[in-house]
Formats: sequence, structure tokens, C-alpha cells
Amino acid sequence: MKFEAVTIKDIAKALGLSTSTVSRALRDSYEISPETKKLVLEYAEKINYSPNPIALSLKERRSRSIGVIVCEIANSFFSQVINGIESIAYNNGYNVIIAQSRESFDRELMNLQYLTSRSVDGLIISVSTETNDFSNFKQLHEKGLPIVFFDRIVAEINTHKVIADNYKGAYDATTHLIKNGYKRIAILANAEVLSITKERLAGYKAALKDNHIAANESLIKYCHHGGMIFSEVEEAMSSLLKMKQRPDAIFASADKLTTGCLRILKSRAIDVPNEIALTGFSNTDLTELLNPPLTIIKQPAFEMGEVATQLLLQLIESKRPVTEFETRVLTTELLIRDSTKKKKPKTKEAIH
Amino acid sequence: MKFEAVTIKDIAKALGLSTSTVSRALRDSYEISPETKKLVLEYAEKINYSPNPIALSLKERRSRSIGVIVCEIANSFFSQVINGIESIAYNNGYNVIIAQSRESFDRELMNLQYLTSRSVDGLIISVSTETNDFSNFKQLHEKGLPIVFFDRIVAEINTHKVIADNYKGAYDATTHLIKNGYKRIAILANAEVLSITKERLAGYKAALKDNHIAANESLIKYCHHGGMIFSEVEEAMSSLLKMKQRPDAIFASADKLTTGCLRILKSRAIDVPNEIALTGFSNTDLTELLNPPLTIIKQPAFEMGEVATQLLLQLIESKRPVTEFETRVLTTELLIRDSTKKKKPKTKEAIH
DNA sequence: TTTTTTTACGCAATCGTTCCCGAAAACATC
DNA sequence: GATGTTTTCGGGAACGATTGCGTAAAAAAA
Repeated sequence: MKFEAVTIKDIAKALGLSTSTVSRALRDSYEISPETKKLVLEYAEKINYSPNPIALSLKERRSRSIGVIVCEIANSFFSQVINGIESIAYNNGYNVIIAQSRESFDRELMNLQYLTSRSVDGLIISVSTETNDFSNFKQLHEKGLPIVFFDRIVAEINTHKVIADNYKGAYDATTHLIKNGYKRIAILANAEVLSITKERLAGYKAALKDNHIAANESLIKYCHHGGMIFSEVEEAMSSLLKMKQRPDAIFASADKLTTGCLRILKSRAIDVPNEIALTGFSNTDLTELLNPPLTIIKQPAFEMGEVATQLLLQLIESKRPVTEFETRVLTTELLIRDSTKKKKPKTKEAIH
Repeated sequence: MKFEAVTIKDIAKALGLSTSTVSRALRDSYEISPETKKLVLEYAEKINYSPNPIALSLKERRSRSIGVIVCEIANSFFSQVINGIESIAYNNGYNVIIAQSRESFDRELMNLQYLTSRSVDGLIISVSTETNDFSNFKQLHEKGLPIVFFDRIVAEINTHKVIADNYKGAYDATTHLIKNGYKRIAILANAEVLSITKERLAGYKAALKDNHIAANESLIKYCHHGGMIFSEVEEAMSSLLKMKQRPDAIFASADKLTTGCLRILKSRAIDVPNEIALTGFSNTDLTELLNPPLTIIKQPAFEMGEVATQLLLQLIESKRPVTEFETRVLTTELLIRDSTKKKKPKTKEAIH
């Protein structure tokens, strides 16, 4: 089954003109007489002509589309980023092609190949947790393909980057926990290689240090797929809960880790925050409706998408190779709710 | 800034062959000698050649990509459907281009034009709440573009469709409420024109009738953007809550309506389920962590995406025009949790 | 009237690929 | 040795659109 579109040739044949004349008439060229233009325009309108962008892409060697690779769109943070990306892209006449890596290096590579061979004009990427070989990105970047990294960036490649202030976000959240009386604060971290993990971990450690609490390596648990695989979170949590001295608070450093952690605490009937407090990075708009309402660090996701796209379009539309790159750091927001309520003195048993 | 790819011409020039020979060698044609093939293949590998799909699309008049239009990807139901779509599409060598209408007819039309002009081979669509003019879909369909509708389908166009059993889902949920002692059951409905609204409303009404409860039109409230605009939900809810005889249960017929409703009830400190019970369609995986855990009707979203894509690929790859179309109806699942707990007798005040 | 300029359009190349032809070797057959 | 067959490859058109260049006719200038 085929879907036949109207081409410039159909117009030319119907009107007894050449394709060049029709093309020029449609583009309102000065060398076409007003009468001919009118004729062509009216006929084109009548038969509902629209130029074939595939042919245009081939000719102009650009597709006016940008590729986006994220690990998962069923994740509030990323879907909000995508909304930001789309808003800027559409306003500039670009289409957005979205692909998911699902935290798999192979799928990321596959998408990368598809998108670049598909001739996207540029790429916006947050790398998967599995990715520790960046040679593919590097190659493309060196060949001149504009790339902007966001969220999970790669240090080795010198290009525009957009991130949230992960250090400060983690620092603030940890400080908030400490201020509210929590002392044994565990962290549920994403894959160790990720930039966001390093930054958030650093913020967490700095907050402990500034408050004279010794960092305890056994309170740091990594989940290599960022909470996408639930059993990983379960494992990390059960090893935390098995400790002789349980943590009294948990700081989860990714959206799915935060909600995954809550799921586990509830399934074990552990009272949050009275037994264990919980906070974490999250962008879902349901956190305040949870039981208990969650204290979260929220990233400016939509804005990150916007900024990343603006930077990418700058690269794409620049006449000469760009060599000066910047890293934009946007501020996070700490929303304080019940899951990190001030710790009650131990003697008095909590009544919920 | 431009990103130059290797073409078949480069290979031909370097090896002193013609482009046709190279092309045939790469496609393993019988008319090329093994030595030449080896030569070409090795050189192509060496310089990292990959065919330009834009040129292929132009030539073959197909792009091996399918377009998807949903109202919002930041919605669990739709992102799950998209995951289903992608899983089938990728396995069959198709790429997926996702577009969002954000419940706007104009954006939907824009996307429609973009995707079709971009020569997608087929389209998978759930229409926006604003859409009541289907002439654009109709035109494309008549021109021979394969289209599959899912979720919010359009009756007037005869093509493959995939839906959940909305009637039964609504019937079961309403019956469940009635069984648990609720009698004044309000419904928060999506835009009246949508197929899902009609089906769910019918299921709701049938359940009332079968249990000898008179339907009350003032308990039916429409939200024309399906909960995407929060103020609409607020309005609907406040008019329900202002009634002399308040409803004792609410059945929300869309994901955002369900969570939006809970948000409003909580902000007004209305006890769920003791003052008002709540259930609704939802596919977010956080509903069991909410306060209270929500009884929901869950659609087989991933499966819907899979089925829709299988049907679309059938259409695309069919040699002759298809005239027999089917509508697949998948079953929903009722997950019973605390938000619809058995109603307590009025005399005894609830202690939470 | 002749020459020059302008107007208005067509021809053909181009983008990267495939594929229908044709054609030159190499080989087999009588 | 002439003819037929097979193998192997190249030329060139096509897909849809744009665009530099060429040119006929009309208009303007001489």
C-alpha cells in the first residue's frame, strides 16, 4: 500500500510549465511573472501541495531535525526535559526525534547510529548508566556533528553541556536532613561512573563534613541502573536495613531511586520519617500526594531542555566551527515536606 | 558547520569502480565477482560507510519510520504505550517519531502535516480532546496512508483500532463502589466528544442501572482537557463539593483526572475514602504509594502499543489496499486498594 | 530599424542510491 | 574459427526539489 504525494512535477505538467518555473514560483522568485506565480500558487493550494522534505534534506544536506537520546521517557524528569526541547525546536522549525536507551549501552549505540545515519542535524543526549566507552560520541563529535549533553554529561568530550547544580542540590538536601536531627544518612546512588552520581555524592559528603559527621562508606549504595531495575534497589535497601545500626535517613539520588525506596520502606512497614526519613531527587508531580509527602530536590527540567536546545541550534546554525564551549549550571529547588520531618526524641514513641 | 558522511561515490572513486558496482557489491548482488565484493566490503568497512537513508527514502518512497501522535508523553499511560510501540517497531527495522498534541487541535494538525510530509510510512494516533473535525485524518486515510487509532479512536474512519475495554473497566469500577456501599457516585469525565468518554460513561451508567441506582446528571462533570488543565478539575470538583448532597464517591475517568481529584480532595482536607471514596483510570505506578493507596482501573498500555504497531505494520507491508479492518479490545484490570474501602456506617465516626 | 536590455522561462546538474540496460570480456560449443 | 552463453561490470535514468546558466521573446534604447 502506498501513499502518493503531490509533487512539483504534477503541477508543472498540469500547467504546462517546467519544474524549475514551478519551484521558483512557489519560492516567490523575482524572475517569475506575477501571473504565472498566481497560477502556480493557486493550483498548488488547490491540490494541496507540500514540498517533500526528504528530497529537500537530500539536496540541502540537512534535515531540520534534531535527535534526542534519553534513557527513558516514562520518567518525569526526562519527559519534562523533552517538553522543553520541543518548545524551542518547534519555534525554530526543527523537528525532534526521540529515542530511548533504557539504560543499555547497546540500545544507545543503536539509536546513535540510527539518528546520525538518519541525518539529524544535531544531538541532545543524556548518556545511559552502562556507558563508559565514549568513543562513538567522540568520533561523531570530531566529524563535526553538533552534540549537547545534559544531565548525565561526559567530561571527556568538549562541547556544550547543561546540568542542574547537583552538588548544591545534594548538599542542601543532606544539610536539611542534618538540621532536622538525622545523623546516619545513607545515600542511594546511581551508577558510579555517571557525572551526576559523582556530583551528588560530593555534595552529600561535603554536607556531612561541614557538619562534622564522618562519612561512612557502608552507607553508600550504588544502583547501576538508577532504579530502573527494581531488584537492584531492593538489594541495596535490604543491605542497609540489615545493618546493626540502621541509617535514620536515606537520600536517594535519582527519581526512580526515590520512589523505589519509598516503595520498599512501605512494603516493610517502616515508618517514614519516624523510623527512617527519606528525601531524594525527583521531578514527579505526585510526590506531595504520597504517604508521606516527600521532601524532594527538583531539577528545572523544562528549562534544561530549553537551554540545551538553544545551545544546540547555535552550534547547528553557526557558519564556522565552534571551539568555545560552555557548561550551563541551573539551580535546583528543595521542596520540604513530611518525609524529613524533624526527628523526634527517641523516648517518646511516634504515633502516626 | 557541517557533518560530511561517506558516500558510495567515495568508495567508487577510491577503488576505480562505478557507483552501480559498489552499490551491488554492498547489497551482495550475484552479478558481482567475489573479489570485487570483498574489495568493496573491506574498504566500506574501513572508511565506516553507511548508506544515507534520506537518499534511500527518496528512492524507495518509504522511510521505514512511523509517526506517533499522543497528547502528552509525560503521562504514564502514553509513555507505556510508546514503549510498546517502540519494541515492535525496532524489531521490524522501523524508527518511531513521537509528537505531542498537548490536547490542542492546532498542534495535532501541525504534527500531522509534519509527519506526513516527512514521509512516515504510517501513523499511530490517539486524538486530542479538542479534535472534533476529522477531515484531515480522513483525507490522509483516503489517500492511502496507513493509520491505526488507539485509545481515543474516531468512529467515522474505517481503519484498524486498538482500545481497552473502557465500558467494562468503568462498569467494574462503578460496581465495586456500589458493592462497597457507595450510592452517590459522581463521575469526572473527559471531553464529551471522545470515544473513551462515551464508553466509560456508558459503563458507569449501566452499572448504576443494574444496581437500581438512578443516574443523576448533576453528578456528571466534564473536563474538556482531560485534567491537563488543573483549573478545570478544580471547577468540576468545587461544583460537586458545593452540592447540598455531596457525592460519597468519585469515579475519575482519566489518569490526570484521578490524581488531580486526589490533589483537590487533600488540599480541602477531605478524608478519602471516609468522606469521599475515589477510584479512576490510571497507569502511573505510584498510585499504591499515595495517601490513601488508590483503587484504579489499569489499561494494558504496553500491549496496546504492541498491538497497534503490529496492525500498522500489516497495513504498511500489505501489497494491496486493505479494506477489512478490525478493532481490538483489550481487557482492563481493577486494582482494589484503600481509596474505596467499604463504607462505614454513618454513626461511628472514622478514626484514621 | 537595429541594437541592447530586460523579462520570463527551460535545460540540466545536483544530492545518494538503486536498477534497468547494454556491453565487454571469458568461456563453452559445434 | 564462428557463434552462443555466462559472468562481470559500467552508463545513465530515476526519486523530488533547487539553482546556475542559457536563451527566446518582448521591451526599451539607440
